[in-house]
Amino acid sequence: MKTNETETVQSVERAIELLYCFTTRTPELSLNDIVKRTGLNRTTVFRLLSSLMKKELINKNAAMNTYRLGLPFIHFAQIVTENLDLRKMALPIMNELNEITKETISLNIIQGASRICIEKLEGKEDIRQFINLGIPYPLYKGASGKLLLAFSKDELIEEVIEGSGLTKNETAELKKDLLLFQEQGFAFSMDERIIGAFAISTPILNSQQQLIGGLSISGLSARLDNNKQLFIKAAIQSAEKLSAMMGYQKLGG
Amino acid sequence: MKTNETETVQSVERAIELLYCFTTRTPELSLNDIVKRTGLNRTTVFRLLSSLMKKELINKNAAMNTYRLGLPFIHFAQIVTENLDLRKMALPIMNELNEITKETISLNIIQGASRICIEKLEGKEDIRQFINLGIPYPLYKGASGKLLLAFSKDELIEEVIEGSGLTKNETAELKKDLLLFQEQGFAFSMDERIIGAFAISTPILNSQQQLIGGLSISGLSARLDNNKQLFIKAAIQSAEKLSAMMGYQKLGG
DNA sequence: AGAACACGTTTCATAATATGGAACAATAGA
DNA sequence: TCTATTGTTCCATATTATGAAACGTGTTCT
Repeated sequence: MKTNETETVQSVERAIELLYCFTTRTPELSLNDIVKRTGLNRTTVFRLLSSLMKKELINKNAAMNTYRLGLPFIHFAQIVTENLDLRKMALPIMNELNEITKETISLNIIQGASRICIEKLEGKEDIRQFINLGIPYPLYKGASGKLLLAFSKDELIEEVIEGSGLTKNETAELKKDLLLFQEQGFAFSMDERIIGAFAISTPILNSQQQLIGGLSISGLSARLDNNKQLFIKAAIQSAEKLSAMMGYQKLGG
Repeated sequence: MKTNETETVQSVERAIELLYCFTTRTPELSLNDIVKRTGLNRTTVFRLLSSLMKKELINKNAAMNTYRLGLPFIHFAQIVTENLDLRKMALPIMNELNEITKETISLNIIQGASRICIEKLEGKEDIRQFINLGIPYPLYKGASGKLLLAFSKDELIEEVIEGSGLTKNETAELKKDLLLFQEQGFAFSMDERIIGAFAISTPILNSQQQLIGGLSISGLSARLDNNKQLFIKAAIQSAEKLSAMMGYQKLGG
């Protein structure tokens, strides 16, 4: 069997074709409806539907022997839109921050037990903080990582600490930082992950008050001096604007 | 091979497991991430991903060799929520209508080129309009069907008329009705699909001004007399309330 | 700089697995 | 009542999914 184009799995493709049969106009389909629409064998459709049902992508309306799309799609869509929106909506705000600070701006998310940068704007100064897109960095080091960790669930924090190889003292130090960052709503570091560099990082939250990413300013420590308060203020404002766009609402007092 | 429990397709189940690897926290995964999470063979995951990508359920971030969920999920979620919400939110409103009118209340949607009832509340009178859930009825007959048709795309109207076997005169009559229903925002019929019965039907629209269903009051013609205007008003109010819940916003003049 | 490693991708032989025809049950329609 | 339609189960077949191995590339470690 020649497969120059990348190989695919027939049954999976067919199963997805079933999903595409459902539309706003036709949200409920009988087995036979699907057979007609796809042209597949009745038995095959039945088996594919069973598989989709087992994994909850399809629900059966027993009363009328029809099938419809399952609840997990709502969750999947949330994942898609959240990240789609985050990146898209972040860019103009990152640009603003970049104009104000002239430093490198980055957008980070948690990936497993690491942090990765999913978007960056390099600084305008001759000596810039360089950032790699998509490379995993530890969550227990540097402002960007620790900020994300500070707003994460305790389980993740424990998991990260375990895998970090930090000493007891270092762990205590880290936990103190996390608490501080949580309280003040931003993270600051200097000469920590990279000697000679500073970073300020702020949390982006969604409508359920969950962390979905972090916005960071980073640059040369030497340039920070009189700008620190300004940068922090700008970073917080930007993150709050982004959070609002992602549906976050500040809890009223 | 003994399969007492309903048979399923391994590769489809596995493909779905891949989808479930993506979460709000980990919206971007590398092939290897997925291999670790699922415990599946690397080649298998690669092939499943290729299949999912071909059908656009997964996108590849070429820059960093990661995968993420595709846009179609947004569409699927729309289908799910629309119908989920519709039925759930409709029930209390249908109850209100039922209290006011004492007649049978039904919730209808378009299914292919037919109308089906997806929810009903039977009347409180001794002689009631009985309604079958999930049975397809023609769209060109009766208030409930014609209302749905009136708010549908021209293509569907043409398709329905073609399959209806209506004469030229009857078609003209139907089109006149559709226009009337569209203008006045409700449909009324008497002794049409069922002799001795009346029906009043009102449209439920979503945020994109699209029809997603219809709300109907139906009962014995003999009981209607002095209630007709009251029923129409109540039906319109209920449908508007439901539409608002589904995101519909009246166009400002 | 060189070696070892990790990761994505391709190839290929194997048999496990998906497939569709046929038969069955249940229900609706004539 | 008989026929047609639809959902479901069973089964033999070979198509199709599978995983080991190998390849190419880029990264990390020493």
